Amino acid sequence: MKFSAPKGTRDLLPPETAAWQHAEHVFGDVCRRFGYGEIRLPTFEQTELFQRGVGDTTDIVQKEMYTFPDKGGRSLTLRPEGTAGVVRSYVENGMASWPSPVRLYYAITAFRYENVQKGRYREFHQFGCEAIGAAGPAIDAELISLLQLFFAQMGLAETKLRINSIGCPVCREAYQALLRDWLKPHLPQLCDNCQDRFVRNPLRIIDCKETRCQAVTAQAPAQADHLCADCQAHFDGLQHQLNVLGLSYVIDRRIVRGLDYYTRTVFEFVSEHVGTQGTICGGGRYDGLIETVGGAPTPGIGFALGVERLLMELDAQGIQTPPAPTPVLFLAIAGDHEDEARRLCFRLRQAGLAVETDLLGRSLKAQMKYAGKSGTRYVLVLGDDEAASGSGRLRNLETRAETEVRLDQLEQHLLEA
RNA sequence: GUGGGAUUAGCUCAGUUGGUUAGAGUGCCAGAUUGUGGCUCUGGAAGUCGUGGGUUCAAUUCCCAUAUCCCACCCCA
Repeated sequence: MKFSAPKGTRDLLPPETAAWQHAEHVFGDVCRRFGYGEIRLPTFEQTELFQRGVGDTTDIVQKEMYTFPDKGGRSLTLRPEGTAGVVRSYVENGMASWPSPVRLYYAITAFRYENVQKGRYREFHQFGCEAIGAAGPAIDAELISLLQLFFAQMGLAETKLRINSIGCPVCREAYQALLRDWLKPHLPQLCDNCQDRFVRNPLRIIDCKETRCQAVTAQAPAQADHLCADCQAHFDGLQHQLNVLGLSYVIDRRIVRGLDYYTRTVFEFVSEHVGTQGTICGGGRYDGLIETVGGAPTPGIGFALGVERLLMELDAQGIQTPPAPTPVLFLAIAGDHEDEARRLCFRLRQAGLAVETDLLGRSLKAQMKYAGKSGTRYVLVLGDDEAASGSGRLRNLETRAETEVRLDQLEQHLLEA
């Protein structure tokens, strides 16, 4: 029996993991600058949380969840996204009494049972932020500026921000009626899928990728043009705030979002290097969600960023991330001096240095080869001479230069190097 | 759930119009005289040719099924 990683999952190995660590580090750093604290939550939740939170009508809930009964008969689900869990935790832990707004960030894996393709996996990684308790557009813009800064810190050359407003339940209902009326005469020209959507959720017709549907909907009324006064003010305010911060964006009336909880502001950062899954990051406001999950009516906004897609984009733009650190010193052993080498090696590690030594009883030549391949900066051979004199030659593998150092001063020497 | 392409050594790939011991490059291990790497040379280990059936005297090669990978539809991060 030969085992392999389950479909849609993959192993992340060194040195590739260095890029992941770097991204996580930078993300956490940027989040903290904006006052976000890290939240860590269970990987699975009660199934009903996602049904209610994400929305029963969404593809995610209808066909993509990893749902299973536990031995106590509970129905549990591997999280398909991060927001529902955070909101559950917000309500459960009474965060409404925390200083407002509550700002949280996370780095998680999420799970969706989908067919795999470029930029899409069954287990995938997300960075996310949630800001709960602020209703005005300033927090929307702040969150977007956080993302801009993050992308910049990662070295991404250009990131395209698209924003839209999908209104609130009130104006959305009015708009849906309007849209249905407008679409009705064009119905025969739409694809099969959109025929369906016309009944279930006409909003989704707007972001259909079929060219014939786009041809029809290009002229269709947009939600953003039919907002109620409050939603319009919010959308105007958002644009003002973005302008104040000097952030460039385009209004894309086709952005609809596939999760039910979004209201008003929705936005995406897109790329052309991630296959047809161009969205690196998607987010929006969810002013009704906290209530849906059992809390008091509270506004909120958040985003999720696909880490696989981010790293693909970095790669496509030829951006290097810092390589994994290599050992400073390889302590090579000549002759019968293993014990001294082990002792010295541990002493240097205790002093905070990354040091390796031979564990396989290899020839000196083989040890040198190994040190060269592993990217180690220095080698010191520990043999009869060194054991007797208490000093040795520290060889710089890059320059091939050797300097004489006393073994009891090695730490000092290497820490300075 | 639906299509298309792929699957041969750790990795990247040749190959067999069906025939006996399946190849290369790279990587790995070792050696090229005594305690010093990257270049070069030599040698070695490593494959049930994705898995299961079928056709055949004979299958890695042809047929069917299945799994996985890649890409796309759908949808999303």
